[in-house]
Amino acid sequence: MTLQAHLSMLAGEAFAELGLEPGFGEVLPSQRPELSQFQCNGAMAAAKQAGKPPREVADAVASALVQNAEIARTEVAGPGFINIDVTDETLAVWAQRSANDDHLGFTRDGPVLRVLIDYAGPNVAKAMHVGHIRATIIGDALARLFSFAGHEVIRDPHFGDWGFQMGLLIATVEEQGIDPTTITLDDLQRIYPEATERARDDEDFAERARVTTVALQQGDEAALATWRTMKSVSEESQRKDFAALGVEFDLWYGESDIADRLNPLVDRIVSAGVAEESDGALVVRVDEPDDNRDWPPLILQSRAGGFLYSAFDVATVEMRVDELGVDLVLYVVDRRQADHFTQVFRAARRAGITDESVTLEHIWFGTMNGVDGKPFKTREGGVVTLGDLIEMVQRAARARIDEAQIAEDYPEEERALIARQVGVAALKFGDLVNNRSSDYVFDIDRFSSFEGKTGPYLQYAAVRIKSILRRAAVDGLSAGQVRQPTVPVERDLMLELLRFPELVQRSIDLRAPNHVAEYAYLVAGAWNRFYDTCHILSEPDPTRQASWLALARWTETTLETLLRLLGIEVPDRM
RNA sequence: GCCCCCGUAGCUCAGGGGAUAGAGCACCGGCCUCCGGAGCCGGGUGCGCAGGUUCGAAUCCUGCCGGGGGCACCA
Repeated sequence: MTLQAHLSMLAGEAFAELGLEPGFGEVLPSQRPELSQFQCNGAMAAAKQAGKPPREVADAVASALVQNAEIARTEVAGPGFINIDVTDETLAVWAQRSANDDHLGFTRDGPVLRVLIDYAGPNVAKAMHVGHIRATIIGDALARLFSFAGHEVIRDPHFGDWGFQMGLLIATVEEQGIDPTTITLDDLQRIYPEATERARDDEDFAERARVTTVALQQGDEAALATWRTMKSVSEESQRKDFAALGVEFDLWYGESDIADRLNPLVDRIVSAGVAEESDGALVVRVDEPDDNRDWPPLILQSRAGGFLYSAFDVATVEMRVDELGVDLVLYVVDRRQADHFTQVFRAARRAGITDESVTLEHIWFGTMNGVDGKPFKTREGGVVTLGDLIEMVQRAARARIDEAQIAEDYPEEERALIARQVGVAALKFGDLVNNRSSDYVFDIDRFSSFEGKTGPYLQYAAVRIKSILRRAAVDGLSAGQVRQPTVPVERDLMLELLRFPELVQRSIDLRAPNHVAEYAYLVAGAWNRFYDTCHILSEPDPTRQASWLALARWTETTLETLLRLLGIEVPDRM
């Protein structure tokens, strides 16, 4: 239970006393902090049901509420807003409870879910590029959020390694007489676009690639040998990028890992009468009665007999249900695949692979565009790889550290570590602070800016708190309990920190890490204002000083926890 | 043609049906005898247009305008 939820309960009881629904009692943080700490808007909504003017309802609720010893003051304003302040004693009680809690006051409501998060989605034969960063970072943050809430999280990168592109590559390698064992990632990055281009107007070549795809999928040993090399050189590069970002996975599966399921799955779907032939391909129709449009069918198998990614995705759902026992699957994949996932989810349901106990969700996000509004490219028209991008921001971070006087005497190793942590923070926060549904403009300057609303600003706030706590320890000072606030900035900070559970829950419910990112910025701002006004180490009153140290520790834990949920680490100093 | 998403301050973006719509950047001006200035404080006639629902709409619904994306053998 949070303070906000507790107040909602009290207000709900007051509404119930009047014979109204308790739901009207929902209490929110005030939108006008200069007027009150909390507000309840239910009286206006309840007026019709009550058959009374809204202010009359509000007055009754406000008078009932203020009887409670935890509430210092209520006031009815405007058309019927109920403004609420709690007492400082109450604030101290709730602050202590949250500050000393492992999860900072957060409790999961509802059962533990087995959640699989499918994100990043790198392809064989391609280095990851800037377009992969959103999927990777958002998916990672969602995994951390669900895990924090106590769910069983399975993180799966779901490599694209079993489709037609493999046939294109293998056919080209065979044709050009390249020794498969010597293939490098650069070779693949050169061959891939060329082969894709060529297949567009060279029908013979395209057909050969299709045949090669079928051969691979049916277990042809030569094709498999080439495939293994290509896969391993790609993975090497991808592992490096994931390591640089601090992103990890529980599984390391790709499309090929469900290869054995494809034939039996198709047989079963066919015999269940769910699949049919259409233009030589084997398809599943996914139309539903309430549709306002026609849906193209989901293609299981091409004319040539090869399996397509739709089939991989359906078979992967089956594997995740059968072997992994998932309750919820989040596909963190960009918006352009919205129709594809609708088809897959419907087909899985029609084929009896999922029932209502399994939820499949496409967590889509917008495109990262260049300043011209088109998908981001370099000035030369090339694609920026993820590795390049990480290197750029870390170089900028390194330059900043080299300028900082305080870091002058840090050992080289530590400076390098800080540069990595700060660079990654800038990158991740700069992305996660955006609502995932918007497209946004990729601007390298924004990712290498460390002032204002940025990851490094948040790290810096936490680092300064750590510094104070270190110095306090050296001086033999210890934190006590968080006590009643004595100045407004202190009260504001406490109120801000108490919102932690609500914002974490919101990010989970909406599958939207930007709420946590935004909140972290608010916490840092509230701390900075407190820090500017209240000088902890020179505070003469020992009780007050001990309380402030506890508040500092609570803030630091909150900030560090929020950043960790976003995949951002806080250095000890920077 | 059909379907989906997005239009908020000069720029980049937040915004949970609620009061006076916010932040960062940029620009201007303040704050160091004091815990780290990657900081703090102050400076703002902006929700694409038109209807509708509602006590109340940036938010929900309809239409239009503008931008982006997707429409079976690629992923």
